[in-house]
Amino acid sequence: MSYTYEYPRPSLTVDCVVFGLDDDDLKVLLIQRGVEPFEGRWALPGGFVKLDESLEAAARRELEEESGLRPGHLEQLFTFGEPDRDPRGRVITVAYFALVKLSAHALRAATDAREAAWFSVWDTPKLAFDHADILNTALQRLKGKVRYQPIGFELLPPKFTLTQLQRLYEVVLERELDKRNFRKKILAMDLLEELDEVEQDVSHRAARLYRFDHKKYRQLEKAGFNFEL
Amino acid sequence: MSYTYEYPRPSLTVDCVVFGLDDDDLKVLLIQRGVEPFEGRWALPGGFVKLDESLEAAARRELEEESGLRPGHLEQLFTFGEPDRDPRGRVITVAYFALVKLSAHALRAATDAREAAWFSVWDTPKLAFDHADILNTALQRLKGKVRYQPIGFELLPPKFTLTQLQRLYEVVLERELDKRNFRKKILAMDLLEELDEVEQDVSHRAARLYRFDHKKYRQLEKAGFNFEL
DNA sequence: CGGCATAGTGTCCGGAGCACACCCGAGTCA
DNA sequence: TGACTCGGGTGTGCTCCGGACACTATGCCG
Repeated sequence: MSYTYEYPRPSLTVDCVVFGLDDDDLKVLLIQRGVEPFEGRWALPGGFVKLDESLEAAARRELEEESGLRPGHLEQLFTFGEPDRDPRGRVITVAYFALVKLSAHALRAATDAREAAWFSVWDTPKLAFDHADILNTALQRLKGKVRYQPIGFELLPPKFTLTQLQRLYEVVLERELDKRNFRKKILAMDLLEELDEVEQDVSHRAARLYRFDHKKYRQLEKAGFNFEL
Repeated sequence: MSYTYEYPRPSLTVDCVVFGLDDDDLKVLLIQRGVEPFEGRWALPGGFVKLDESLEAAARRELEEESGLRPGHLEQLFTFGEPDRDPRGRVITVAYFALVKLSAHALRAATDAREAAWFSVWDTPKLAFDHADILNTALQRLKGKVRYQPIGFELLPPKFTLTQLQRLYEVVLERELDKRNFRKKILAMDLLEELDEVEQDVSHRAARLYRFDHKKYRQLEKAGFNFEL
């Protein structure tokens, strides 16, 4: 089967920058390429868009196929389309930006036997194509967005301690925060549900667990409330 | 000439949302379509991307061709790619967001005789394709961005009064601002050069003119300064 | 020269942000 | 069993910023 057009057309792909949080380290999901070009190199998960699926659906599908992950947050990041970004010809890629709860998902082996793995975002191998640019753009977006939208919670398990939450912000923003001020501020927003549970299996005083109240956030948001760390 | 591929490919276009400021009204540039589909309807300026030009170059080229405008600010907005957004088939469009100094540019007749005109963003005719969505997205972006990046100046003439600047923010943000607080804040940033000139041809006390100091802004920006209205 | 239209200017108050240090509770180990 | 260790958890005071607020100045016009 082949397809013929009057004018030349580019290929269209989606690529996903998937972030996960592992204790004090921010991770990104990479896939080892099994085919040329850049065979053997690590790259962002992604692939070609089918002509009858939306861009976002394509991103979800590719991510599921290559890693088994279903992100808690997914949004369009940026479209990269420099003429020479792919040696095979003109390939436009719509990059997506995703957050997953690393704790909840084991990586499934990719269907096509390529390897998927988590890397620290501060220490990735050399990436295929312009994926380093894409990763960088995604990091900037995460840094900017985490402060005025409560998307950070998508990186944590459903029940978390305030210290975990603070660490998350410290890792993403790359700076230390004052414990008391952080707690004061985040609790004042009244978006966290205080649970009657504490951490388990720690060799010191156990911390109280909290849960993010999505419903309340949506209500407040409608009423004009602005999340801001 | 025709082009044949092993897999089907989408068409790729760029569309530009160009904003201009006309006194107290925010305007958007629209083009009347001369061909099907949506012949006669108003639409955003845009067109097909050539395979050897970057996306941004395509946006600039189309804008120049269809209106003669060269925007002072141009950035990628979002990529729209729903499968059914164009009746001709799968067409992905990368939308750009541009600001021009309305005062400085006369609209040139479009090369292909279609008409170009400015419309109030609050009162546009029914638009072709999903261009209403795109316009909406651009408006949100403008609203959000104008507060933490000094891009608003691209809408004003090079020399402007503080009242003009304030009006700009009021129009974009859709709320009134306090004159004294506004002046205090904007002048405290030390980004405006106070000129030894005043408005001309006004039938009341003439206001002093200012100029935005791009060089100083870049310096401060490097030093970690954050513009914030 | 009086009227009008816009320019231009300073103070006060309350709330938010930030810096800062000590006791608590649970487990561990000698 | 008691002392130690390790993070958990808490309140105050100061400063600075943001927001409310109203009058005088200047230039044109009739």
